[in-house]
Amino acid sequence: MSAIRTRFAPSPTGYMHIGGMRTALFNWLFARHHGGRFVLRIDDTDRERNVESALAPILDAFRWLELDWDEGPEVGGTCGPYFQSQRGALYTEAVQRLLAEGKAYRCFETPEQIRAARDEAEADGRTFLGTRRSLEIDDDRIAEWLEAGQPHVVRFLVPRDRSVVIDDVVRGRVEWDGGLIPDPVILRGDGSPLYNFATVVDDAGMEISHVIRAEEHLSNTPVQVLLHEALGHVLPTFAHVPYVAAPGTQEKLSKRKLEKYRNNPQFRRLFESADAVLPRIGRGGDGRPDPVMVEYYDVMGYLPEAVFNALARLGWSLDDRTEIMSRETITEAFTLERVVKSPAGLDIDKLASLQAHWMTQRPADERLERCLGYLGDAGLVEDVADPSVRDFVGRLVVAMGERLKVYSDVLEFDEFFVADDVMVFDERAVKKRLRKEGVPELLAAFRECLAAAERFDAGELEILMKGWVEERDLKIGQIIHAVRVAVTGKSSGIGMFECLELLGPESVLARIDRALLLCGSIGGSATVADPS
RNA sequence: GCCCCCUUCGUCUAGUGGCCUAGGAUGCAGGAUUCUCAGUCCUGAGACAGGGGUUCAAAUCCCCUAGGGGGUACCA
Repeated sequence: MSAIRTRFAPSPTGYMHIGGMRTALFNWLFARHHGGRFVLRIDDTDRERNVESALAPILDAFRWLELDWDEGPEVGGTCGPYFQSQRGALYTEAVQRLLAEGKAYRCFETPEQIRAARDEAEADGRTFLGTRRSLEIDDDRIAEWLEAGQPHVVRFLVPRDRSVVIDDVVRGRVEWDGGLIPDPVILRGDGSPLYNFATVVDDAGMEISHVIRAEEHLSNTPVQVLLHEALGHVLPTFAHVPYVAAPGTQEKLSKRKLEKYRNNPQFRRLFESADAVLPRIGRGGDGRPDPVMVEYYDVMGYLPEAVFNALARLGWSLDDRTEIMSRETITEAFTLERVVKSPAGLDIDKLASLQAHWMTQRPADERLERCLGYLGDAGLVEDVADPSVRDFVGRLVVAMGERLKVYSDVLEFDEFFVADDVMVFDERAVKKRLRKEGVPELLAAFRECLAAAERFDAGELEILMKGWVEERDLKIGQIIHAVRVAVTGKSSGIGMFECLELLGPESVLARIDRALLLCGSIGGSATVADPS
């Protein structure tokens, strides 16, 4: 039994598509599960410009998800080269063989002639198979034309008298009638190979045992099977996995429909967080990551283990109840038999819930480092190496607890990093919690209590406030919300006493004074929620 | 037009003829806890696309219809 070898063949497009990543993941999982090898082959035919810079983000995405490749760019291997642009000789050699054996032919018809014939067939309601007129040209004539540099393509001569059957691991038996397959062009006029042909030569040359790819390639399969047979290759096993669809739809997720996705209920939230975060960390301009790109999730502070888990669960399941799985669990359990047949919409809600879980598993020091990174990029802290900064952010991150879902969430707590006199009050919060009958008076009174506090730590302050409300026969809810809004400008957030401790007495008193001013000013809403 | 694939709660899925009055998760709604939010716990609503067969028995097998998708290139 031959070794398990799978491959993924990305085009250097400048970004890694999240759906493509899922297909790559399945290839990687299958190889790792069986102790086989995973090959990365770069499909860079017809785009020699800037392959390197267009490939980098793709390799970065693989590294981010920790999908290592055994052969391919950077690591090489025994079946190289791994860039299709460097495999020209292999393709021409294969074409020569087919030509010599009469399994392919030179076609001298012009694109215009072909199109005319196709239109005519369509008008008659016939299936267009091509004319094969070039087959009737005699050898001397062909030699003559070749000599004269007559433009032509090479077509594969499809055996029309048979059917093609594959036993697809995911879809089962699929059959096509060879009599309905037009002769495909395998070599362009300029001598470059077409995808369908290059894939066959490369899959065989790289000894790929299992071709695991998205289902949009299912219709290419009969031609590829025929080509493999014509070239005398051992057929790989095919597994056509469903493509990844836009959230809540069955439409293939496509970068071209990005603007439309802004109105997709699930996607909208991702776009909105991106709008809130990316400009602040200097990624809002050209090349801004969007949710179709793997890079989006990295840049926004998702965890690779969460994306890995979510992607694996898209079109695959372990059993009837397991959702949270480590990469080891998934690798151990992964089989193609448990891949579903129907397209699956990217499940943003599930990703969010998986992300929340995996975030709880990250150690405190990592959480601190990553949050510091965002705060630094956003200019909210000057020096991320400063010990006092690190101590402060460390305490904030602990106080955030499970409110920190993705690392960029820390930016929502900017009230802890801005000067007291520019902190923004949320208008609705002010209206609901501060500008209420009797509240300013209570706040003013409690301010004096705070001013007299000896120790400014959360525990002490809680005792202080509880004692204070008890004396006055109040409930804690009557004052605590007002204080929260006064010192943070917001109606929700981390524990209120932690807020006070983190800010310290000076800021707390200054902010309460500002809030009191705000309450006193009639129609003072103009000074509220006016960021600048 | 032709070829191929797909169709279970809003979503991701379990289900390979009886264990299905269809299970889990997520989302949603209600409740409990709490200073808010988040979290946690409890409760609830929520699906076999439609129609014919086959069978004692069908979400599961067959046929038809409908819907969705992919392909039909000197794209990948």
